[in-house]
Amino acid sequence: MKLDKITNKPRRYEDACGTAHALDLIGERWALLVIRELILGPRRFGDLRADLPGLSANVLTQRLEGLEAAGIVRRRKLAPPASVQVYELTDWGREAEPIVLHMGRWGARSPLQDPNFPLSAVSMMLSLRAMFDPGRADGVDVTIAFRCGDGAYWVSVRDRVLRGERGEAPGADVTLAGDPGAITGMIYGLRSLPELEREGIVTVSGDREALARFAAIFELPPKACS
Amino acid sequence: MKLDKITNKPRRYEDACGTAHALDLIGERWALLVIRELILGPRRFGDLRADLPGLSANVLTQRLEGLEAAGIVRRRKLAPPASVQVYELTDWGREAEPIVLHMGRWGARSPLQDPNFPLSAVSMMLSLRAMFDPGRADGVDVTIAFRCGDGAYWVSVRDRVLRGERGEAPGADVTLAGDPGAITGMIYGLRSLPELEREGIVTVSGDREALARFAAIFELPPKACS
DNA sequence: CGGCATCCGGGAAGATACTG
DNA sequence: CAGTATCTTCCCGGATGCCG
Repeated sequence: MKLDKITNKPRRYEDACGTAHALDLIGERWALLVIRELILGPRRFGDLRADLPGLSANVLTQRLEGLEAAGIVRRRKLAPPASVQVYELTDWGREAEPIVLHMGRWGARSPLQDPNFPLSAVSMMLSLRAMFDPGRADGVDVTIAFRCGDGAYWVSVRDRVLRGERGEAPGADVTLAGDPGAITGMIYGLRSLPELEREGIVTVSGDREALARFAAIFELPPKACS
Repeated sequence: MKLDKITNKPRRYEDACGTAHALDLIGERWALLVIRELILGPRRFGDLRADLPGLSANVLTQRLEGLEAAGIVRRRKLAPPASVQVYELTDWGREAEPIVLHMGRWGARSPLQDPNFPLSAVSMMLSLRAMFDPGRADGVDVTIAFRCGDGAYWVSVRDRVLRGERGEAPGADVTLAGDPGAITGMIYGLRSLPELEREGIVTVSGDREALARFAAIFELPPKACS
C-alpha cells in the first residue's frame, strides 16, 4: 500500500463504507488488473509485465507490495528445482473475482470501448466466464483447448456449467491457437473464423462443429445507448 | 474524462478487456464513490461535497464531467420553481450498483477496515442492501424510517424482499434518528442501542421489537484471516 | 532474467481562495 | 450555492543501474 509521507500511513478515503475501503486496497491504478491476471493461478513477475504492457516494473513492484500488505496477494517460492518466485491470490483475494467479472460485463456495454486493443489470455478466459449464460448452454457438451503464445488454457461446457483453467485440456474436442483478442472476437461473432484462418491469425484443429456449438452460447451484451 | 496533453485523448489502459475499460471510466480516484452517492437518486453538487468529505470541489467537478462524458451521469435542471441543477445516474450508470455492492461486501472482510470513520447515509442504505440475506428474513415484516441530518430514508423487509429508498417512509414501524455509522453499527450488533441512546447519538421512536427483528437479519461477513 | 532501488518529468490530486 | 482559478504535493510512468 502507498504510504503517506507525513503520517507514514496508507492514504485512505477515511470512509467506513466497505466500498470505499475496497478502493483503499484495490483502487490504485493497475491494482485490479494485476488481480485479474492472477485469478487463473500463480504467475511470475515477468508474466505479469508481459500481460500488462503499459505497466512499468517499478509500479508493478509497488502494486504487488501493496496487495501483499493488504492480504490479497501472497508471494511464494516454488519448490526446487524450479525455485522461482511466483505471486498468487490469497483465498480472500480470489473472492474479488466477482468484482472483476461484474466490471467486465458492465464495461463491455460502454459505447466508448475499443475492442481493437490487445487482450491477454487471462482476459479471454475471464470474458468467457463473465458472458456465459447457462440458459443458452442446454445440451452443449464441448471442451476447447487454447494455445496463446506459449500458454495453454481450456474451457468446457457441460450440464450447463462452464469450467475453465490454465493448463492442458483433458480431452479437447477442438484446439484454437492464436491471438486471444481474435479468438474472443470470433466466439462473440464479431469476426469471421474463415477470414482469421486465411490471414493466419487463428488456427483451428479438431471438431469445428463443436466449436460452433460452443460459440453459439455467447453473445455480447447490448451497448448502453449514450 | 481526463485528457492527455499529447494525444488529447483520455488516458486509458489500452486493453480490450471489459474490466480494464470499466476502470478507464470509473477507476479514477473518487469516481466510484460519486456513483455510490448517486445510486439512491439525484443529488446536488453541495450534497455530494458534504457526503464525501475529503473530496475537493475542483476534483468533484472533474469527476462529474468525466462521468457525464462517459454516459454514466447526467446533469439535469429541475423544473421551476426549484430550478436547481442536480446530477443523476443514467440507466447504464445505475447498473453499476452491483459493482459497488460487491466491492462493499468484499471490502468489509478486510482486516484493515476501520469502522470508526464517518459513514454517509447513502452508504448506510447500500450497506443494508449488500448485507441483506433473504434466507434470514423469513416471516419478517418491518418498515424502518431513518433521519440522518436533514435527510429522510427508509427500508422495509417483507416477503423476504428488502426495499429501501430516500424519502419519507410509508407507515414506518419505528424511526431511528442519528448518525448513519452509529445506526449501522447497532444493526450489525457492533454497538449497543441503550448505550447509543444514553449518549444521545441515536434516538428511537416506535416499535422497538420490530427494530430487533429487523436487526436480527443482518450479520457482518467474517474477516478474512490475514 | 528477475526483482528492486533511484532519479526525473509530467500530470493528477488536494487545499485554498475567489467569482457569479 | 455552484462552481473556477491557482498553487502545492505527490503519484504515475519511463529510464537507468544494481544485485542475485
